[in-house]
Amino acid sequence: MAKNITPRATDYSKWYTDVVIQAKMADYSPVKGSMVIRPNGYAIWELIQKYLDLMFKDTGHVNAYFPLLIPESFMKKEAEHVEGFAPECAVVTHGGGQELEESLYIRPTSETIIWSMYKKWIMSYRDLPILINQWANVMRWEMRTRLFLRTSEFLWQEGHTAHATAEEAEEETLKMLNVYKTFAEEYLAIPVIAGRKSESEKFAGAVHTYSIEAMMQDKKALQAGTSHNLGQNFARAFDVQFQNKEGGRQYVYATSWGVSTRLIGALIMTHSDDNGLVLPPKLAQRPVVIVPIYRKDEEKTKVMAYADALYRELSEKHKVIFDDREQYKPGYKFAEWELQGIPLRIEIGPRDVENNKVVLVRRDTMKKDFVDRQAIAAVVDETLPRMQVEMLERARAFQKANTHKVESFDALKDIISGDGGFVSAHWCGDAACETRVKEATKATIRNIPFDRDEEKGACVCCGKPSEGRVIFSKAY
RNA sequence: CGGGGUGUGGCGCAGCCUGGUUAGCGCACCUGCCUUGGGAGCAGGGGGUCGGAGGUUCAAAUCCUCUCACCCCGACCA
Repeated sequence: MAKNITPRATDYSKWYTDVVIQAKMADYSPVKGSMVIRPNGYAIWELIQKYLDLMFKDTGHVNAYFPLLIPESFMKKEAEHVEGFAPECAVVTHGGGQELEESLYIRPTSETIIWSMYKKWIMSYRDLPILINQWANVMRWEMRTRLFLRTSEFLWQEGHTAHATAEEAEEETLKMLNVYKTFAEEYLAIPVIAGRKSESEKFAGAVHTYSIEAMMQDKKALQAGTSHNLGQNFARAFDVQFQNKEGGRQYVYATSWGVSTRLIGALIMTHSDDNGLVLPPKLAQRPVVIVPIYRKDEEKTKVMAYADALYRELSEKHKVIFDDREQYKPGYKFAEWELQGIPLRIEIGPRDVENNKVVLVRRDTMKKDFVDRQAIAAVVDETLPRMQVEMLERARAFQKANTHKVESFDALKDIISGDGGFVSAHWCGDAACETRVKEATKATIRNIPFDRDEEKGACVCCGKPSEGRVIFSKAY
């Protein structure tokens, strides 16, 4: 049906790229691995920023901005962090036509530069907590890149907090993961599984890493957000101590948490179809488009007047596109707006003017309805939030239908190498078992869900006792 | 880094094997007419010297050498 888009069934990966390019969300840049985020894609990011920023502020955080360049020595202060990030960093060695005394790393994440500053700012328990977030770009020299999902440079937000106690840091870590979960579900309409990462999958330098994991339409997992309890690792590395009430000195506890433009990829891969992008209404900067249809001039006059009146009426509450371009026929316009994921389309032709109706088409279901002219504003007001909810429900049903409880290694293998999906299975906690599964199936433990049933069992891999089930899946 | 592939108007491709006049096609673009309820049609038009360098030859998009770039599949990652 849609030209230029490979159907999902033919090649999912190609489909994804086609949607991104055709819907004009992003384009390849002259530099390998980096991309241009075009207005259609950036509009989504702006909405993500807007809503998340409010949620951060509501939980007591403030925004700040730290520099792009980090002295090489900073990057080397935290042992695990160096090991985790150094190989994938871009490094500036020259400036002003001269070789620099000390190389500067382009931030892959900002823990080090931020903690070097926190050292200056934190003296006493009265200075705590520090709850700072920053919206920024970061760079990681990835081997293989994919639009939005993994590019060398990407946009994200990173929260970096400092606390007096371990308990408070843990509470913050979980609180922010929950903010991400709420945001993913209520705004992106993406159901996620919140849980703790296994030791091998945790962030370089963290004590615990928590994540939210989403299922894409090809049944692979996508890590949609992470929140790390960094313990005192960075405080030790940067010697950040404070004086407590009792007069003693102790190291500060840290957290960091982030989501990136990858969420746009998640949004596409969760909801879109073979006709292009499907946006949940809350993520559509312009959720309604009006397409006028006419033949003769007299029809045009009537239709345009009718459509224009409706445009004005709806514009009081919504950002509406009035597609009055003369050079395209209606069919072309339908296809174009579908490709771009506009949630609601209103078609107005001579017949509608005659009958005092309009045609309303939902992007997610593609269902067409004739709606009375008088009722349309109310119907739009009511349909947008309903779409939002139904899209989440649909995605949740899909995730549920493709999550399988298994009791044996063979069953796990069958599912992962067969139909795919999430496998909920017992795991003893041993990294060796995790590795064995990965080597046999390429699936990894996505996380250990918070809401798993308290159920004893036997590890699918080694048979030793397990405290509960974890989620295995192939991931992006 | 391993494997595969591709570089020819803006995009997608043909031509290359078997060198030979003005390098062709589809889409897009411009003008006009005609159309408009699912990506219209007709006519006219603008735009490329074939990724780059070197070589062979009377003659190179085509053959040879070198080189650069990008894409896809794997190992690593938000």
